[in-house]
Amino acid sequence: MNEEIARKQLIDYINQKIQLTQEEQLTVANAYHLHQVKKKDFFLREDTQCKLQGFVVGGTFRVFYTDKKSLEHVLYFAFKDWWVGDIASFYDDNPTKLNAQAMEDSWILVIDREEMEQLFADVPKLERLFRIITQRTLSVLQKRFFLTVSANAEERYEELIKRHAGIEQLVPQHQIASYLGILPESLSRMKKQLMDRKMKKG
Amino acid sequence: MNEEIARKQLIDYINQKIQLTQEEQLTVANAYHLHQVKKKDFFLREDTQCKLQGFVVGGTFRVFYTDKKSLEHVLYFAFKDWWVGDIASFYDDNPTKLNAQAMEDSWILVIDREEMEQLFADVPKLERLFRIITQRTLSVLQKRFFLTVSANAEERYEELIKRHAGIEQLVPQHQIASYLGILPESLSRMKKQLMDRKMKKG
DNA sequence: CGCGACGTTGATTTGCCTCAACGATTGTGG
DNA sequence: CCACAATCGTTGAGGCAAATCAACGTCGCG
Repeated sequence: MNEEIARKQLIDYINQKIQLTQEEQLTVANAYHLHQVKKKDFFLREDTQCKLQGFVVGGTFRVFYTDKKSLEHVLYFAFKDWWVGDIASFYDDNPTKLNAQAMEDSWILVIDREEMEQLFADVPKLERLFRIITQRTLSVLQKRFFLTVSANAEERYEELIKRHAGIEQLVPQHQIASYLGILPESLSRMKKQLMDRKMKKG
Repeated sequence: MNEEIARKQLIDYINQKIQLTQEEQLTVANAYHLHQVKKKDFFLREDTQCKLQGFVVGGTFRVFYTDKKSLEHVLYFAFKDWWVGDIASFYDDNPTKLNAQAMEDSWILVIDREEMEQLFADVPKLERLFRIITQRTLSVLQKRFFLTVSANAEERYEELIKRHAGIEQLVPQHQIASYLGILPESLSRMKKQLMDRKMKKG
């Protein structure tokens, strides 16, 4: 992975959403810098300020929060072409509660707040892009919230599998449990039950 | 309540966030129209398209979702100076899953999608404003989500009371239960327990 | 090889739900 | 203006989904 290719990937992503001139594309590309994050290293750590917003070029991150019983709750898994960062901490200078840890050796394009503000000044169209991206993120989180309060663990599991086929091959089962908001033991039991029921049927 | 005063209230709200010229203020104000929503009437109804975004000028709305067991889950209560609407449905033309019902006779400034796009074209600064508002909303929902998955009903209740003092005087108890994600019976029992524990202490 | 990470299984507990009944308050139509 | 219904909150008995605590097998890796 090199910076040029990574920047091209970001521009391709942006071009799917809004129209940029050649010059604007260059300005955007140059604002971002490529970082490598080794497996198990953190891109974002709770109780520190989130100084960088990231665009995942390759690899996988798990974004999670640690509760007061030291249990980890996965908010989302970030793959290629996902954004990673804590907006509240990034713009408002307060420490984040989020962690983002690489699940494998990963590459990420980053930008700091000063560069971001400069970029918004240079390419005002981006305000619109990030408004729309944030709206999509909000809408996805709202759905997740409703699923969490109105469906049981089994229904949430089925929904995850349906919406994100193949995720079980990508992340270990105890982290899927963490995403679902249950303990690994409960997920293990649940899957056994599902298997048993499917055996009876089929 | 009249439209002129309502528009002034909106402009005051916006002026706290960004700088607008006199002319821009006028453009924004004129883009919004005042609606009255009578007690128990709906500003937004599930399975319809959300054609309007609203800014609450006076009164109160409960914004909720109905699950497949016909249970209602309150997402938030919208008071003066809150925004109401479903962004996903508003911009992407799909039916919403949200309801927004007036809890008392209420007034709301509304704008439809076409007017909104025209407004963004006329006053591009608003892209930034709404980006920032959406980011705040996202950050608040993220906190709520974490509280929901990592705290029990009692902790969620204490948090609500702390963060929104006086809410118990504003909305009936069974709707607070719905916000907390528990049944009215459970909240009633919980409050009794809390009272008993406080009696022993004090 | 040996250790740590991961998944499984069992026994027990618990927080909240479910169903049911009932009193108090609100509000509404005759 | 009252009577009756609807809404709201409370209380009780029993049930269930998932947590908790504990033990154990397997696999991959340093």
